[in-house]
Amino acid sequence: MQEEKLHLIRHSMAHIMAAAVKRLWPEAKFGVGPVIEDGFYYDIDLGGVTISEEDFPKIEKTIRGIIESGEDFERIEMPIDQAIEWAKQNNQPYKEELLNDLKRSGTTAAKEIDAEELGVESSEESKVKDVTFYKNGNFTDLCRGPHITSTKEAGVFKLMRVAGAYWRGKETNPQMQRLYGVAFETEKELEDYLERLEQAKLRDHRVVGPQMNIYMISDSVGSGLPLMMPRGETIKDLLIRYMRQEEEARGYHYVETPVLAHEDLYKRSGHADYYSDDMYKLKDDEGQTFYLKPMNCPHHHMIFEKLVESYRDLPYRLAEAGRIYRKELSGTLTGLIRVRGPITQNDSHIYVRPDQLKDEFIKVLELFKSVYEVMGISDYWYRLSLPDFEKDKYAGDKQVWMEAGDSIREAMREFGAEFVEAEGEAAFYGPKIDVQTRNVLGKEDTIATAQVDILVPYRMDLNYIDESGKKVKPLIIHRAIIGSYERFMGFLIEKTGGWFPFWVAPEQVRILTITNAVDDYVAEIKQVLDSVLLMEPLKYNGLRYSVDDRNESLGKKIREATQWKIPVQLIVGQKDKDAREVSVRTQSGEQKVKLDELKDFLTSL
RNA sequence: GCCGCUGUAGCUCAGCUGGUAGAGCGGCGCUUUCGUAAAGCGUAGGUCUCCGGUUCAAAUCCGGACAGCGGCUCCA
Repeated sequence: MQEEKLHLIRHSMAHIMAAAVKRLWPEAKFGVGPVIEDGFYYDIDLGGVTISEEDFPKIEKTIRGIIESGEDFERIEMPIDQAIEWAKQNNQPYKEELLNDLKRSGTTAAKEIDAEELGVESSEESKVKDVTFYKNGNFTDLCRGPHITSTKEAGVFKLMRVAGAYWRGKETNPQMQRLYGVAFETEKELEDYLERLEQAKLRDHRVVGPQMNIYMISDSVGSGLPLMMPRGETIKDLLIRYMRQEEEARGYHYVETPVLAHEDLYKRSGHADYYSDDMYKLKDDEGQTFYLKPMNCPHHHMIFEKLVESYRDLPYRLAEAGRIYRKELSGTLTGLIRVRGPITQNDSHIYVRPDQLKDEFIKVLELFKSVYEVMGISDYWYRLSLPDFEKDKYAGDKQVWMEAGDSIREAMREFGAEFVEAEGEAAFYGPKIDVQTRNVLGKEDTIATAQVDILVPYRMDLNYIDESGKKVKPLIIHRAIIGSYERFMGFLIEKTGGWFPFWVAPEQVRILTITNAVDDYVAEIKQVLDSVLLMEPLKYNGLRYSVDDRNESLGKKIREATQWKIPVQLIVGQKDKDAREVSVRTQSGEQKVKLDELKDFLTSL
């Protein structure tokens, strides 16, 4: 109930904002103005005039005026042809286009329009005859509604930003200005929201990462090409080793494939045709063309082809911390989350017989679960993406698709995974599941994916010999548990605010001395630290520590160690030396630990 | 890539309507050997992102390049 009201407020706010813009710039042409998470936006074309944030106070003032004057929202129904006439007369070409879409296909959703353009038939009965308009004051807008009854009820709002957005998301369409706002029922909710934004900013991996010397971006190297600094490389290496340990224990075979491959490979896999815009192309002096690999799949398939012959060899699991490069648009690059490379994937391809799919999929889910437990990720769920055979075209045999989808669904049920099904979201080569979580801002994010590839064995002619001596095609499970290591590090930074779990902290322990009269005692402590061998979760792992024996105050040493987010600080002064103990400082508090017990204490962390 | 905004010392930022730069923190040096988030004093750092233009004069105005940030179908 609560939420519905908020939805009405936000939707109405979009109209009120549009009305304000229309008042200030009467020539404004409007696109769409939907409700989004936390607020609303409206796409506006001012024909060359640009709105900037400097205009916000003016617009906000006008909006407040409209809210205070309490205009009623009036619902108007009219036949669609009359509506189209209205759009023409009022010089609203975008609305006219939307209305024409409605008339033709019963929807304005671009995705479905595209489907229609691809030749998929829309059902007759969904076409629209009458449409509704909503009018407040002298502003009238095409709208499904419903709305609040009066602009007076429109809560509190704030304009957030203005950005460029292509009409209906297509690069070939004119670019409009998208005005974003947030709206809430109460002042307090708005303040809380803005406070959350501030908090998220403090955890932003693009700020925290470079600050903690985890990674850096250098203009000379290029954007989207992060450099892992020693601390970052430590983390990444630990994550890679941990994943390898877990995977090898489950029968995965690790391989390494080159970052460069001859174009023939991608011609065979089909990437050269469908993916060439996203690949870096290189020509050598002998006239050969190579690509930087944008994915490890075809490379692994080559190894499969060489090593696997019989059904007895299946399932066969290949894994690699494979480094890939992708030609991302410059405007989309962000920190470690979206890069051109290296993207080090926790990548694996599992070749199975159809009858093994379900069991193998359960094993994948078990691995997901155990890894996320260790990583401290508990708030996640699965999304199962299946094809919608009515609407879209899918490659290959429909029967195989159905069976693969059923196997996955059964695996999910048997495993007891919480999941939602999304029809029509499947990749063109097979059904998939995504692991979803929420980021700092509460927005949904995909952290991992497991896909079944039905198509590639056909395209690349990958086979095995079955019981009856026949050549048949395997199914391939393609899964990446923590996406890319870089991306996952960005995620981990934002989730923990830089306070990594003990085992991945680049510097786990720092000894802080109070006076240099304890130097000999520090040497003893170091011996203890050197003898510590951690077994969980990564086995046979030594302790990473340093000593701060600079001539500085204890307060300053603590402050710095805390800013570096070092989980365990060992404070050593004359008193500790005399008592043969150390003062341990962690995020949870302080305690004294005897030197004799220090090893056990650290091992248990 | 496209649209908008931003670009001043290692970092965070100040510098009004043009008169060739400033603070705090950090760094370095000296003094201080100290008990749980910043000891004291001193000192060095900047072709104001880059290239071009306007002007007697540009960090400031104009154009371009580069980089960063916010976006670019949550959909009447």
